[in-house]
Amino acid sequence: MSLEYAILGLLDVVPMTGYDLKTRYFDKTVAYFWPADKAQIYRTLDKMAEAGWVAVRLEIQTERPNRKVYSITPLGQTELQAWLSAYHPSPVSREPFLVQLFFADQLPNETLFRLIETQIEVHQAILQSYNQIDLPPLSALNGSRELSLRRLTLELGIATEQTVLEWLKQTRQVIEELGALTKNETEAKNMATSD
Amino acid sequence: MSLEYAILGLLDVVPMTGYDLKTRYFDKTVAYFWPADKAQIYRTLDKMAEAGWVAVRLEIQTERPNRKVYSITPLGQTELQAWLSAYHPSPVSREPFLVQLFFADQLPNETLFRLIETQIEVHQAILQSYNQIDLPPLSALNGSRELSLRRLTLELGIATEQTVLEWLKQTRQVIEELGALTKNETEAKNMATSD
DNA sequence: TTCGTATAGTAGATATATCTACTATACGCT
DNA sequence: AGCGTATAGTAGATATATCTACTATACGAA
Repeated sequence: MSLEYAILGLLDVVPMTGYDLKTRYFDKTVAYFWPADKAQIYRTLDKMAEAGWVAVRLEIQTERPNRKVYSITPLGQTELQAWLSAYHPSPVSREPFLVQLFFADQLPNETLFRLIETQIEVHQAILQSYNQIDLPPLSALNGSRELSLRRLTLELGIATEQTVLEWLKQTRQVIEELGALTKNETEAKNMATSD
Repeated sequence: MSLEYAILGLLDVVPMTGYDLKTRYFDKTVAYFWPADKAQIYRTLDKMAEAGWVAVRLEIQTERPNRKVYSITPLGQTELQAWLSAYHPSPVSREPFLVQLFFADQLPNETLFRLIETQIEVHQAILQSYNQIDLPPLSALNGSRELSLRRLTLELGIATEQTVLEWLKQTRQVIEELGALTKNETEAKNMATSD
């Protein structure tokens, strides 16, 4: 599971609580490539503490609820280093919209266009949220290796969303052109082409 | 769950067994956008039969094991139609390689290049497998709406893989350029730029 | 004759992720 | 006085997917 290693990577910079991990990182900086549920983060921390990858220190607070501060151990650092250096296969990404499109022949063009428009809006919003993330473009990083690597991960998100948007527009146009012909006209056209 | 609707979409064309669904479809034609495990297909069929979306007919065979042929019911067709017409959010796709890259600053360039090369090889193989799928390009479909829609789903897969490959090559180059400077040289360069 | 493969389906365990709903405390607003 | 929000963590249920390992039968190749 990559979540463990994302947590280790974050704790390697600075020790913190499950709450910090969730609110400051998994909901903010790393959200665009690895969102994580609260319950899952806490349970993963428990598991990693048991395995000795992280150490826990209970901090008694009077003004606020007590907190458990987690820090990476030498063993955790070894594990992180090993994981970062190895190949890990990508899980297949399953896209419901592709299932819809694949079986969409029974849908009228009107419905199809509505679905495509919604997809375009959704992906435009995602792209916009990526562009609002506070990570300067590569040209403005003055060669910082750390920031450049982080920016590069964002670049893939941006490029992928742009590709999807272009494809959605192409898809809309292809369907429009298909729909411009009635079934008989299509047959007539096919007769003519096969000459 | 989209798997149910992918199965309904397939059974809507022709009734068949779980074995057929797995070997002829989920391992072949729809594999590139929705692979599915054997056990999951059979269990989903059970659930759908209970819900009345599909009907089962036991076929006694003498030369081979008996088979259960599933067909879509009117209720199943209604459900399929409704699902195809509605918006369904995409699940977030979590990419381990992005986690690696995000935390890769502690890795030497050598290791990073090895990881990138492996990614390039993997994605080139995926792209090649997409190009070998027997679905003619849009220009050769003579306006068949059904085949065009199927081809369009494949087009997204191809476009996405091409985008990833381009990004991987850009990433490699950016890291190369960063690595060409030692830490001191980078600092010197930054001094000069800030003039 | 045994081994691999194709056919056809079943069962149990585990991994990963999500959702809901709790327990607590403190602070500020209405 | 009550409500919303931030802080901090816990617990149970459910959804989705994957892996392994079975039961059976038949056919052909080594």
